[in-house]
Amino acid sequence: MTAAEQDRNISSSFAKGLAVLAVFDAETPSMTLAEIARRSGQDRATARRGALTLVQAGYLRQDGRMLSLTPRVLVLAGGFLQANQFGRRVQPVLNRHARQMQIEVTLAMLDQGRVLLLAQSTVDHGHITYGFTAGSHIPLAHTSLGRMLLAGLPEEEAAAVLAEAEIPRHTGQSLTEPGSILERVAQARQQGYCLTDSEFEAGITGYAVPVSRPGQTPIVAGCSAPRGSQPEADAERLLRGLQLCAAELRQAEAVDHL
Amino acid sequence: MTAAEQDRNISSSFAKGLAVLAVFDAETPSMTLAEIARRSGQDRATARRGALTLVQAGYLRQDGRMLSLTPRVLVLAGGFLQANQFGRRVQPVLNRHARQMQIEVTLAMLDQGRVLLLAQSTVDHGHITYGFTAGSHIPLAHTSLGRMLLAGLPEEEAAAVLAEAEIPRHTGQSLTEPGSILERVAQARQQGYCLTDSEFEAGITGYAVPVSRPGQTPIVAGCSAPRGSQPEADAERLLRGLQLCAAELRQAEAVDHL
DNA sequence: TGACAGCGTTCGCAAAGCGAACATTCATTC
DNA sequence: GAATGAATGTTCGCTTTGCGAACGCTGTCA
Repeated sequence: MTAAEQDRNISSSFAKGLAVLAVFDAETPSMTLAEIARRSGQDRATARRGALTLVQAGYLRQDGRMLSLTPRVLVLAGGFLQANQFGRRVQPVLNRHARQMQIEVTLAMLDQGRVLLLAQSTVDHGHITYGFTAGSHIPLAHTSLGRMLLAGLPEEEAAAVLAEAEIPRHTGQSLTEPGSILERVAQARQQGYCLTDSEFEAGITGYAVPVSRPGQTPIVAGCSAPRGSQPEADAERLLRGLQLCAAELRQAEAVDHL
Repeated sequence: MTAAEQDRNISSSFAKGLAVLAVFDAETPSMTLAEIARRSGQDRATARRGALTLVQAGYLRQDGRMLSLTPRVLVLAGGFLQANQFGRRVQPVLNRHARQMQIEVTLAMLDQGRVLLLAQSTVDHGHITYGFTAGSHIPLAHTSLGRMLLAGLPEEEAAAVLAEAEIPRHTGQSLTEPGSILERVAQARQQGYCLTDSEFEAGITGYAVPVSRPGQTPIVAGCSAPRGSQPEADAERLLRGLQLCAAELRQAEAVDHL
């Protein structure tokens, strides 16, 4: 028996297996057993059992020594999306406002020190998309979505989350001091919206507004676009559009139980 | 030791835990422990360990005695979607064609005797949507998507899959005999598209065409609309649109590795 | 060709988790 | 509101599972 007492209510094998499933992300679409083991911080044999179990359950596919996710993982997300009526209550609202604003609109929340994209509108002839989808993670510190989410937390909590998060430098204009980032967060909290310029991708401005009500788990909506010739007019138009979208989502109680 | 030899490479605890995660679907957004146990066919104590582990890992939330999925499950799907570049290579194509056709377009594949929706275009002023999303399951036997998917399999295999699947009667016009359904499947295989009328929902016609190449795992694209005044003209227009969409997806090799 | 490094796989033993049995809560009936 | 019963949540001793050191295999460099 080790000093760290193990909770008898928790299945450690299951937790380790879940960790295997979670190591597959955008950067590493397929991996060897050894790589999975390294990424998940587990023994190779342990990772192997987890992976083989996932293969048997149909969530992983094995091509030679490479393992990759199968479409069946979508079923897990599908349960959540259907339970919360995303198809009916969230997606149509995002799409309609995106159409009116002629820009892609994203709904997001916090997850493990990063921004988790919950849903994304689609617009057919908009500017280039990043290729992010629901379930994608984006950085917290240098995006308008991330800062607006932090603004939805009490100040100390926001500072704590930011302290845990990575703050890589994406562009020359990325703020790197937690202090100055928190200033911007405070500003966003006060004015009820957040703007960022060129901190994640050069020349791109990000816009975000809160969707959740004060005190709830923060949820935000946002969009991003290349800086145009009339930044102030663009900002006013887009923020107004986002506010309308957020208000409608609130009224539909579309995101109250997240 | 029981007669049934257990594979030492498979972690049964992990498999059981996964089963717990998978019981959450559209019909039952939140459940008690006992209900989870019943649904997953496990002992209550076993289901409890699985559920508590999922709570600790952040995939389930516990409100009193009710358990429900958290948005974090989206991360699992996000790994798959990003790995396969859905945001870049699939979704834009679907959206563009949906816009041109003025109708919602869906991409689907087979999963466990049902149709698994992989992606769905969005159209802002279309007719009422069912509220299905990526990760949703729809019936196999009475949808054009399902029949076109069966048509992508060798005949005996299609018959085997259909034999395992449930064939509930959705409308008065639902075919109930596996034999007559397989006839329609054969027809779809021959003509390269599938039409269904009022078998899933009264008054609604479904359209589907194959996307995958022969021999690959079947993938199909489809759409559905209320029957209009000129069914033949509608069918021609929509099938042509779907064919174009499918051709473009094939050319982009967007779905070759599923 | 030998040495090495990285990978997948095996097997004895410790510990993890199964489930019968025990609490506890909730719903009904008198 | 006490008594009954059913359904749910939790504990703990016994067995089984799965941990990881050790092994063998495969490709790579000198």
